[in-house]
Amino acid sequence: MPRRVRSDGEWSRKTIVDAAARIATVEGLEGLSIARVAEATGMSKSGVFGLFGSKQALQMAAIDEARRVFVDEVIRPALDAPAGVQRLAALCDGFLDYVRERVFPGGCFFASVAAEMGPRPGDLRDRIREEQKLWVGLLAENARAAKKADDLQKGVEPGQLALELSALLTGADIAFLLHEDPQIIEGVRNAIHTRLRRT
Amino acid sequence: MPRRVRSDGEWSRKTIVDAAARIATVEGLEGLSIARVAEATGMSKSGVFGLFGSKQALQMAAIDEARRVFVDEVIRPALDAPAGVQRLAALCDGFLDYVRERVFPGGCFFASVAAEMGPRPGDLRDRIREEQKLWVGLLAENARAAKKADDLQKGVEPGQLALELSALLTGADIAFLLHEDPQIIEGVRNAIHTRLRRT
DNA sequence: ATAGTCTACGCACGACCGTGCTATTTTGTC
DNA sequence: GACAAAATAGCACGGTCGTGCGTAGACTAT
Repeated sequence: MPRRVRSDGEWSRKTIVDAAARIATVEGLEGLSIARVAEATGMSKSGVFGLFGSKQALQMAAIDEARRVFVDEVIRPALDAPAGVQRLAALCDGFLDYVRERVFPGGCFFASVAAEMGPRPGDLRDRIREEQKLWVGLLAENARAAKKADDLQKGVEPGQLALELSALLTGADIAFLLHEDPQIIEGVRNAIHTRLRRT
Repeated sequence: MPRRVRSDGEWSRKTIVDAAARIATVEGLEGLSIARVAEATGMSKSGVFGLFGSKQALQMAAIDEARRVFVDEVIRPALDAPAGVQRLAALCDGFLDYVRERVFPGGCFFASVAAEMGPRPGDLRDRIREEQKLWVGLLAENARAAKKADDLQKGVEPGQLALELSALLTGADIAFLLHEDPQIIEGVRNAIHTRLRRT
């Protein structure tokens, strides 16, 4: 029984998942309702449900999509910069731009759902946790490269720096969304650049 | 079943609001349901509803209670330290302890709801916004005092420092809840202390 | 003692939710 | 062109939600 996937279905899936990721940053991953997604895509509730089989599957698919967007918008562009401090700066700048430009209406998808799912055990939280680990790992990796190249202030531990940057970025995202003030983004950008200067 | 009547309205209100604040840090301010609060307090749904009149009034009351707790647990103890760097450090340490000790099961109430309500306009967001302004203002005020006493590294702008600290603390809260790793708290504590040293 | 307010409950309504079940149409494969 | 499977819609179910309504006990003021 070849379980083949049809192209029209594939297009619908993409449309749905795109809307779902956007909605989730505003309504939350839990508040993401199938009816809401159906309305946003012009499909029927059953249509949306049938393509994913369960709400959790849709939520997981939304995370997949958000990850794709994050890689496209933040990570991939930063790979143009050489590993180390410069890439570190490019990653942080890319993140702040991606929040500021409202790639998702509710700011960073992962900051949003991390805050929501943090205290709620389950598969969704585990998934977000892994994604976050990859992100901090990427920062730490470049912090290590920067240290090896002696591009950091002395006494700065790479893992510590990665944690610090990640916390600053998450905090910037949340404060920016609450106050709708771009100066918050620019203030944190400034703080990060200062932190990444050697002197 | 004995119908407990007129036990004391004020006591009931307090019990309800206390439960509501705790629940909101886990389920979210929107996910906070009257039924859930009723179950947690052993009251009937109508009992809870009647005491507050609307869901939003209950949510506002939960914010009031959270503020009370925050002042008690974080701000008041820090007032023992002299204004300036020391109080700044005491405020940050107090915050990190309050998160780590799980005064609320879902970490910092205001970080939680700021992340949730950030992209959702309305009275609740406005309220959270004001509370957050007071907190950052308190940090800024002490940063100014610290600068005046020449207790900061030169070139550090008080407002900028306050924003930075606030972002770090929020980020620490969220990361800690997601990973359940106290080292995250201690790492950020360390970063903050380093930032507050003059040399 | 009586009236009136506050507390607390049971009940029911309409809205929305996730999810099955059953058609009908569309598509890709032989 | 036949046929199976996928895609999508319609509908109904049980559940939860916020909220009104009616009621009854308990405290307060007269």
